[in-house]
Amino acid sequence: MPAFLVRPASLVTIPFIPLPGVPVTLPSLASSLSDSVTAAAARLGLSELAPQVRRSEHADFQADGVLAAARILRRRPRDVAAEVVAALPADGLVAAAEVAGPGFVNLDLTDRALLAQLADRLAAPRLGVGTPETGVTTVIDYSQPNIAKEMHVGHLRSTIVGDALVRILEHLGGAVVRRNHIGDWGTQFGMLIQHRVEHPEPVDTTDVTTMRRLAALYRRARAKFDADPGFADRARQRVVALQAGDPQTVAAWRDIVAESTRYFTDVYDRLGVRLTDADAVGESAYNAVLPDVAADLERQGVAVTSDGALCVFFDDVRGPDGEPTPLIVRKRDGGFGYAATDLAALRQRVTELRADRLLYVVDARQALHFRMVFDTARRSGWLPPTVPAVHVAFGTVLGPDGRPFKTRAGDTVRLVDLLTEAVDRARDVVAAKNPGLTGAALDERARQVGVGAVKYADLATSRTRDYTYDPQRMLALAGNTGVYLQYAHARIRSILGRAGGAEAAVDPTAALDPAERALILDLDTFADTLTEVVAGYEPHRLCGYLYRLAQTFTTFYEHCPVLRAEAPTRGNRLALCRLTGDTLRTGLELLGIDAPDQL
RNA sequence: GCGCCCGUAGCUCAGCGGAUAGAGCAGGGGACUUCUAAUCCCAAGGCCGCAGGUUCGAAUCCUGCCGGGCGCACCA
Repeated sequence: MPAFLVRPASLVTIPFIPLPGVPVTLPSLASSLSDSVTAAAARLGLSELAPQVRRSEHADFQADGVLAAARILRRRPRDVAAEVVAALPADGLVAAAEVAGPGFVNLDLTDRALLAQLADRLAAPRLGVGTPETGVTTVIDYSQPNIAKEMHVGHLRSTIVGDALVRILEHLGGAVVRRNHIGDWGTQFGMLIQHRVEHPEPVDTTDVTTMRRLAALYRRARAKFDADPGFADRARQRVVALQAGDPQTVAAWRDIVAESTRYFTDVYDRLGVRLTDADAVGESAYNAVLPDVAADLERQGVAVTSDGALCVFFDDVRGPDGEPTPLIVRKRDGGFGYAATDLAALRQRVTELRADRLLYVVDARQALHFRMVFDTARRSGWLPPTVPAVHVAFGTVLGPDGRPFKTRAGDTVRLVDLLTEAVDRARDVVAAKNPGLTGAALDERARQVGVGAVKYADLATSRTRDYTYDPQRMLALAGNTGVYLQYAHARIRSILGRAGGAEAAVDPTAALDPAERALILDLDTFADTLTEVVAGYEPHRLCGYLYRLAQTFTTFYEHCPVLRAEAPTRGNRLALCRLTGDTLRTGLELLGIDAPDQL
């Protein structure tokens, strides 16, 4: 069983001993408490009790599960809960434990335990976040733009969600292979190249304008293809020439691909996304192995010929007419479609890249396609049972009218335009709030804030649901936005800067303010949150966590002066600032959002 | 017809077996000689689409409806 499938079994209490250089997960207070309750249950012989410790409004934590256990034991829940409370180990962790309601166990921790945890987490490498992904190789497919087409807002989610997952998996010690499966092959290149041959144009130097012209060329070629049968014929011949490897045609195709790739790189740089040329493996890269993919499937009997096409059939996949709908590996005309390409890529990712896990960050509309591809790969043995393949689906972008966002020419919102507007708006706000900032420094800050806002807006909602493209929401700089987190972080850096040296010494004997308690409790769940994010490939949970943390910090900020406080409170509050600041910065980095020291 | 996703405050969304369902935005009222007011506080706002079922306990799990989006043979 791969390491990432093993759920941490917190049945045994293991003292946390950080080894130098070895990143270990610092057990959270919740997991320590869970151990305590389990120990109490064991002492009482209550094997039926599976405690679920979670945060509570009525106490620091509540332990659930007593009600279910009492039901099995046919005993009064409150009696069982009282016994558990009485049997809790006296380890200095729990300050107060009481039975509440029908049989809940409310648990309050001692200030000392909270402060000790704060000190441990500050001292631990990497904020106590371990590397559970060590030894696991993930191949993740995301972004997937098309050559000769501009990237629009529909590409944003795949690119940003994928980038965040890459960062998080790598942070947890995993090896991640990024694959940008670019659409660089197909019949549309025939008309594109033919049009260019018939109407040669000088190549511009700036990437974005080049791309804009290339996209316009695409539209003109398309129009001519539809209107002029003679041109359509020449375009079809051009496709044949391209596939046959005609040098002049291939050279033209390479030019178009190169222009587009430069443009993609430019967009990725603006976005601060870690995708490079090396990660771009276009569909054309698999051309040579497609015949073998087909032959292998056919030899194994997974694929059969139907209506002249090589098809894989599925018991439960049928069309509106009730007839089975196959995955078409090879078309009747002998050509290969994207199913063949995806299968070839999958096989290569497992066999050559040694993937332990395959992720595809792709629009939810491709769900059936991926089901068929994965099923085919399982049947053919290319995808072993030990390797999970997950379609990390996200909802469709809807237009301002609530209708699906159309990608018709002229109707798309260019990603570049969205980013430009975001940065422009951010520049206005930054300049107004911070008049001292000018020139390149202002531009950089505007970029960090503007792009951060767009990314956060896209990452913060759960990825499965459709979402409405709403520039006002994406570009907002107030409320639950990326800026709120950046602002909280900047305030913290400001305090730490004013404090000067390393005064963040924790004194565990001090008494805690409620706002300080709440902050320690929130800070403690960072590592657990990352585990949740990976379990469901859901970066929005990290957004939710960071927003909550920033809110809790702001409450602390309002109630608890740091620099004016006396020792030992001052040292403890500085420690809280430091840990909160580091957690916010690390969390934002994992989302791909910059956390400048000043706004 | 079958399949996938989604119905939670006026709007955009969290919460996905635990006690009285939470944010943000919009609208109403208030707080800047203070560690950054890009902030905070207060009030207001809800048959969690509907109906059954499972459970000590359901917005959360199951079934069936209703409503919306998407997909279902040679485009990707």
